[in-house]
Amino acid sequence: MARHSEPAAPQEIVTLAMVAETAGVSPSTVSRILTGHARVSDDKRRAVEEAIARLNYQPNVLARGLAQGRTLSIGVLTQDINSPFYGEALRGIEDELVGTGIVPLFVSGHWNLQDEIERMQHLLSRRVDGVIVLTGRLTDEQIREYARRVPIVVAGRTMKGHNIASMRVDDFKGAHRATQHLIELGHRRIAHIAGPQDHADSVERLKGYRKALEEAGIPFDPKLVVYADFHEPSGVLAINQLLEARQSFSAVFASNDQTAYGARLALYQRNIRVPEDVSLIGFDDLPGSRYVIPPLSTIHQPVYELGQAAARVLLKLIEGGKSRVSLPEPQLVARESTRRLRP
Amino acid sequence: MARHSEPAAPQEIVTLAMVAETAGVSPSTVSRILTGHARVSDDKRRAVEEAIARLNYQPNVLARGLAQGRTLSIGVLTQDINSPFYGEALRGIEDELVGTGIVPLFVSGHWNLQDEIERMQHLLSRRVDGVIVLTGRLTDEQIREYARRVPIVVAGRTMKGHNIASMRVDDFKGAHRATQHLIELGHRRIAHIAGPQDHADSVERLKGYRKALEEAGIPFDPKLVVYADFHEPSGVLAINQLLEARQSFSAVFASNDQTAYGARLALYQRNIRVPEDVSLIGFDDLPGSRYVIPPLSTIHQPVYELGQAAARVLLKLIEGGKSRVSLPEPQLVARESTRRLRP
DNA sequence: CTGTTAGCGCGTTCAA
DNA sequence: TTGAACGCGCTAACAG
Repeated sequence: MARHSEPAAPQEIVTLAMVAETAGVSPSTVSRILTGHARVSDDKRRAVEEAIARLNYQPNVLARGLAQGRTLSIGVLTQDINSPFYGEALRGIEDELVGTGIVPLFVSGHWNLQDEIERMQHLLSRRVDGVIVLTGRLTDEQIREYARRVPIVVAGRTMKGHNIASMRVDDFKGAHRATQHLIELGHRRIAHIAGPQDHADSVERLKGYRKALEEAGIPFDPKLVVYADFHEPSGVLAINQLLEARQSFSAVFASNDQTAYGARLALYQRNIRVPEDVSLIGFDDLPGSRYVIPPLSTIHQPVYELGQAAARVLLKLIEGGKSRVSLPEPQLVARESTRRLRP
Repeated sequence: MARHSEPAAPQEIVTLAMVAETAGVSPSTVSRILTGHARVSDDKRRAVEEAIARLNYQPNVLARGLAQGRTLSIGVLTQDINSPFYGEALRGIEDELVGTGIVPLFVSGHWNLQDEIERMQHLLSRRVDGVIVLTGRLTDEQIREYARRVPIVVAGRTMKGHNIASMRVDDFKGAHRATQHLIELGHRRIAHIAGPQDHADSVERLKGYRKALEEAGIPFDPKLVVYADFHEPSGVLAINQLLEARQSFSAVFASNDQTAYGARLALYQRNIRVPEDVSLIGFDDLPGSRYVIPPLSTIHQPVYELGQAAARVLLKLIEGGKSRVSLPEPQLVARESTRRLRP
């Protein structure tokens, strides 16, 4: 009889060694069964499995990682953990990873270079097995530098290199389609709320807008372009700017849905009806866009699929392989915020 | 001269031992400087710091964790990584953790008990130092069981226990205030789109609604209550249900903003104006609600602050301490979707 | 103040 | 097939 009674449920921390002991085998045997890296006799296997079940043993993923030189985790550098846009990508990544035993570490850069660098350092010091970078402000050079330490998949830009894969949606084509849609509806005075001028996506979208105008023989009027920052408040400002400059327009192409939401509000505040007085189209097709009043016409981006693809490609990269991805093209979703121009 | 030239940048994996060697000290000394757990002579410190800088050394957080018995990570069990509601809480958690060296592991339960259990197991096998549970379907018993292994902070329910802290916003009071607001505007036929009947939050909100009616001497009419699931599509359904049952009402209190968005759309589709024909109020004050047309009156919940508080309390719990939290009360935000009833 | 010695919990040699 | 021994990178206990 023990002199002191054991505490009811002391730490509840069961180690591989304890399993080995209660099963009456060596730790290596338990390990072999866990990893499946070698044959083990049936009786020992049974004994071990029973011990595992009885003790409710759960392998320590970190110790395993230390021994194997991997952490079974990947880093995801996003810009805002609560962004309705990137959120869809995060979902895609998460869903794709379920069942692989690999966990995503989400960190936010807040569109701030310094923050992004710190977060990357953090990820590296946790020895993530790979990293997914969702746009942001890191330079290609910096990405390449990080890629010497860890495989990287970058979304939102195009670059090649060892240990690097990239993927992006065709912003140019999407913007072209959006503008074309407005033109087909008879609009000629089409304003554009552009995104940040140093953001590759918005630059492409501006190009697509110009190209569509050009093809339709509509002269480009720089006064109809106003810059915003992809967030709602800047969409409000943009419309106000346009109106205060007394620009006349019958349609607005906002470079993303969030600025379109802002634009919608500004128009409402001025008693300008959508779509009766002004047609409005966005870009992204956020989940919320079908609940805008009126439901927002926009360009659907396959963001969820992009997240999935990024995860899939990264896993391949980690295993030392390569893989091709083809993302669906951006597609027009014509809802109720755009309509034919009344003569 | 070396016989073979070193590869340009082989693995780039620098260990503490390497730092110790190039600095000409023992590993323990390096460790001491890193952890700050003891005094070290200035010259050795300088040598080590120089070596760290020159080698660009980054400590392996996992190895450190293994040695210390902690992982410097916490788990966060949310329901959907892309939920506009919980997203704010995630931001709060993330921001509160910045600088502590502790990283949050976000996992999603999808309002599915089985998923939640699996995710919790996953977190435990990664030996997180603590867990924050954002509502969900785990029973109090299950939470208590997990708490034997790891400190837990639960948001959205009230429970006490060893290793457990809880915090929640006062749903009853918030719902009471929302209903009261409508009553003050002269409404008496007030419909309520309730949340899931097995969800504590929505039960409380329904109670608050009934209480406010009662206080105003308005008889409770069960026909004016219809159940939804906190998501947009169910808000659309709810309004349609109400209308098809030919219920007359001049105001709607939706149990959260997302169902209010759905309700708004359904009303729009039927040409029922907000707020001219029907007043509409939500609950949560999601960031998007100020961009609804018309801007949505709602009850502001301090979700970001809740996230911050949860993280703060958990850190205390991990250190073995306790702490009191007091969350701000839910507050009425009267915007433009509610107005005085015209006689 | 500092170096040496032991682990943390695993996987993986190497013999047997 | 199996066990013993070693190491992953780091911290902590123990001497000195």
